[in-house]
Amino acid sequence: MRGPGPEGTPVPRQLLAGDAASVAPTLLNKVLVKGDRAGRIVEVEAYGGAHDPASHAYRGRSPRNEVMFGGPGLLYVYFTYGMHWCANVVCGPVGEAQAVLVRALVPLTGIEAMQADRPAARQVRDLCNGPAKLCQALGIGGLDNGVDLVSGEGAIMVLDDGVAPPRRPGNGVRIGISVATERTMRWWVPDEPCVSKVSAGPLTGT
DNA sequence: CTTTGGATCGTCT
DNA sequence: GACGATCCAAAGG
Repeated sequence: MRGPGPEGTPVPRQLLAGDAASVAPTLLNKVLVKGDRAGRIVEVEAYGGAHDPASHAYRGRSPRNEVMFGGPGLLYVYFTYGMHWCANVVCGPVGEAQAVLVRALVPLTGIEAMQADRPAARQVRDLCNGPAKLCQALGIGGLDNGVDLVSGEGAIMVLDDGVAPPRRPGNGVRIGISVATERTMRWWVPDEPCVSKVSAGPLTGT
């Protein structure tokens, strides 16, 4: 007996073995699940390890970014701004620290539980429309750092439920960084209300 | 509707 | 000691 979560199969680990910039748009419309809570991924950013000044791994290995080097399919969770958690899908070969930041979800299941954990969200569309918001909504935190997302056994998974990525995703610069700002490594599902507000800017119109 | 600034602490310099 | 892959409430138009 499965729980009330969506049907689907874990994303094959091999699909995550490429560079973050190649993998990121293919994760659009996949489903991130934790327990009974799930949402469809509609906005992502790629971080390119040692070759990307905006990556946490740019200056090499540290206790904080250790999981980024652990190979495709792991979950890298980090704490920032003194109060927020954010979640990444580690990709690339072992040792390269490629990672895809999950920036927004469309809530699918467990919406009541999400609302209980995010009283500040007044609309369902506000539950998961930001990288720290979705972690709060799904209950993802530091204890989840390093878990395997695609073994099919874990509490947190990335599933393919048969919905293909958009043929022509939105694409633009990353949010909240102060270096490497010229790289357009953010992708989103066009015309999707749950994409984070800051990124619903100029480039969405096409 | 938009803009602004406060919260808050782990991490690395 | 400074800053950050953010969020939210409050104030102003």
